[in-house]
Amino acid sequence: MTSAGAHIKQPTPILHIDMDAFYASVAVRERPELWEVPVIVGGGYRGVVLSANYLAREHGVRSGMPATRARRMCPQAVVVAPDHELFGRVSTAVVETFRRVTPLVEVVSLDEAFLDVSGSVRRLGPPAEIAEQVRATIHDEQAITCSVGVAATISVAKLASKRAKPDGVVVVPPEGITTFLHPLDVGELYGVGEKTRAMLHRLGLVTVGDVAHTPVRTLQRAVGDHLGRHLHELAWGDDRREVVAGSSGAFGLGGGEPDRSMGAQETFGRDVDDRTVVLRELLRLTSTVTGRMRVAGVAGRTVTLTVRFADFTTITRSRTMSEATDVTQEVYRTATALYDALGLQRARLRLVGVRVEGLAPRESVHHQHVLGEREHGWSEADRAVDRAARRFGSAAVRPASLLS
DNA sequence: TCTGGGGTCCTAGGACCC
DNA sequence: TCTGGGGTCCTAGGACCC
Repeated sequence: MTSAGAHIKQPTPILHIDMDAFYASVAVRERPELWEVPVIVGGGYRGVVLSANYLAREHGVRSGMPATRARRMCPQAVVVAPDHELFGRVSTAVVETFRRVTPLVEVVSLDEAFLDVSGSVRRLGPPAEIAEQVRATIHDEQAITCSVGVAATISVAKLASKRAKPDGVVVVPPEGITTFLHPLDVGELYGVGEKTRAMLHRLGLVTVGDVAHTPVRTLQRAVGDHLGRHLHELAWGDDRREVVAGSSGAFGLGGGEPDRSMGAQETFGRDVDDRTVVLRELLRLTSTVTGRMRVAGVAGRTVTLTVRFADFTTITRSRTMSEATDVTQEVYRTATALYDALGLQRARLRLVGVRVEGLAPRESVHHQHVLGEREHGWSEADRAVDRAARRFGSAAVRPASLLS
């Protein structure tokens, strides 16, 4: 920095990079005959759309939409099953490209990352040029496109990348932040979903500018203390969060915070009212979860059971144990007790789920339960199963009730 | 054939403790 | 005595994000 500018605080240049229709783009790349057809990824039986290319979006198809509805909207679309392994490989390669720009890469999900490029400007040029370089590299190496938002804060960079879609760059200079933000719909703000947007609209707060010019107390009464304050700050572009190298999502890409909970849930192909079937599913889900816990070297104290009924109403029941555990049988026993305490008769269930919370490194917690010393050797059994699964694959070893 | 699966965080009430 | 005031933990639900 020159001496003349030394007293001027340079805004930290942050890039938000978002792959365009990631899953759909990768799917089309693998099957060039789909290049000019509407494509939907996901959408199996009782499923939702994971991703849709822009041709499908022209018909109103959106990710998260029930697959049935998407197919009605766009019957000519080709539906492709997701290949998560492939998506993972492409994502890893893309992140590698980012890391050649700067080590300060915060991976949000498979298709999204923040880059703090303040240390790269001298080497690579202004942020807008870096954005174009990254886009060209991704396109050359992966044959898919991405969009980039450039701004001084994380939240504005994210909104800018959305504005840049598809296949573009939008730079929001510091002096242009409120001009950029205030015309946007409140629903664009991070943390404002369908419900909060409707609530704010009912109050006559339609744009980000409206929120910016509303007293914090009023916002807090409407949406709660925390969110009210947060939204007021975001509406003025006030966001002090920094880019943290590593993963802020649950993708195990390293460097980020450890998981606070691990869980698994499953929607049945058809609604189920048979206790035996429900318990068998709970055992399967539990062994998946505890297996992942043991791989991660964590144990947890609180078990939460989720039950979704045929009418989509969903309840949770949880129990906190005196000691943390990673033992399949202990988590399963707790989940079963929670299920039986519901006293369901012939209720038809659409989904069940198991989650373990309060995770801590296994070495840091009390030992009896974790090591299963006073129990029935279940912990040893788990570890034997883990070893066998590593050698022969997870299909090779499973509880007897899960056979067939 | 309406509505997946992986998470995080907040709120609010009650219990309990000091 | 006539009703404090936190702080923490637990539980249930809900909103949100990717």
